[in-house]
Amino acid sequence: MKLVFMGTPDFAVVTLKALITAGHDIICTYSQPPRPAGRGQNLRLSPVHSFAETHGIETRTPLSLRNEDAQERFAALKAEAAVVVAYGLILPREILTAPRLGCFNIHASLLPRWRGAAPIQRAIMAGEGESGVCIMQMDEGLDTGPVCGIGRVPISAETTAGILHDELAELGSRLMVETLCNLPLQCKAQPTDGVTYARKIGKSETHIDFTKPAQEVRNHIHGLSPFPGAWGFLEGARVKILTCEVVDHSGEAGAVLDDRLTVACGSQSLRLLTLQREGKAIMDAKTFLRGFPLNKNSRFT
RNA sequence: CGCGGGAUGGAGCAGCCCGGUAGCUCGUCAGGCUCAUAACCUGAAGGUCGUCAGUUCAAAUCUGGCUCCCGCAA
Repeated sequence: MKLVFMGTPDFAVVTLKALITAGHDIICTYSQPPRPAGRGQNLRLSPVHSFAETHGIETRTPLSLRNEDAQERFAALKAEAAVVVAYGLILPREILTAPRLGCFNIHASLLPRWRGAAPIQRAIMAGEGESGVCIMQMDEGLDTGPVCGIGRVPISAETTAGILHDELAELGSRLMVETLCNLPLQCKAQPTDGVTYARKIGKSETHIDFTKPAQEVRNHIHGLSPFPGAWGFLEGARVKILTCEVVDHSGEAGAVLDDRLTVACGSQSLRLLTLQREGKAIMDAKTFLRGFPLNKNSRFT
């Protein structure tokens, strides 16, 4: 099938790969323009952009699709359908209706929950037991289109955003390939109740509040792991916590209770399992402790 | 030139300011012991201190270049 692919981060690359493997003809990709990123502020191509480049696929990086010129250029591709995965631009009606079969989107949540920017993280941070992906026929709203495919994935006490991200990227790509094979098919309108929004993660919410119950703190930590990472100060050093588990001890919130990195929360405690000191590599608790002497009064703030 | 931290036996760190023959906590190997929810004891192997050059009688330690890693910020 002649497709246009629109996407930006690694999550989207997984689907782009799957579409190519499935034998589709990707005639063009759209992605966010190169931006200064990382250390040194070097201009960097988006993951989708650089993947497309190495596969000889044309990439366009318009700042907006609201102008006629961009819309005409899109329509001129005469794609049968467009696949949109975490692209980062709103698609106006003119774009949505240009391809014969329309535009299909993968959204990493069980719609209508967690519409918006950070569905994977928000589901974990909210302590939900299940997440998933939806394939939807796009309309003009924010993740409001009718759904034509759902995949479910459980969230356990060990699930981090990174793990869920990878699982959903994989599952979503398979569902999308499957959906395209069956076109045209019947899509179901989303329920009108149960709608929640996943606003994007701000850096101000990455600081850990140990006065909350251990389970909530754990959800917070896992929802932000490995990126951008939840953190606290310990002995004057900024320490990022990647994984942890709830254990049944108690103490003053933030206090390190023993020499195995058990930290008291508002209720119960967390045993920290994987962490990263500023400027250092990620390491497990045992390794971390070898070079990070604690004392009786050590506490997280 | 966005700001900053780092590179020391297999792992994590100390030593560097105040140059002078490498240390800690582990791991590994050998032996012993065993009540020990990350067991304990004894012994051993293992390092051109990231790389190149400079200063010096002498450099892990001082000076400059290079490579790689990471945190912040975007």
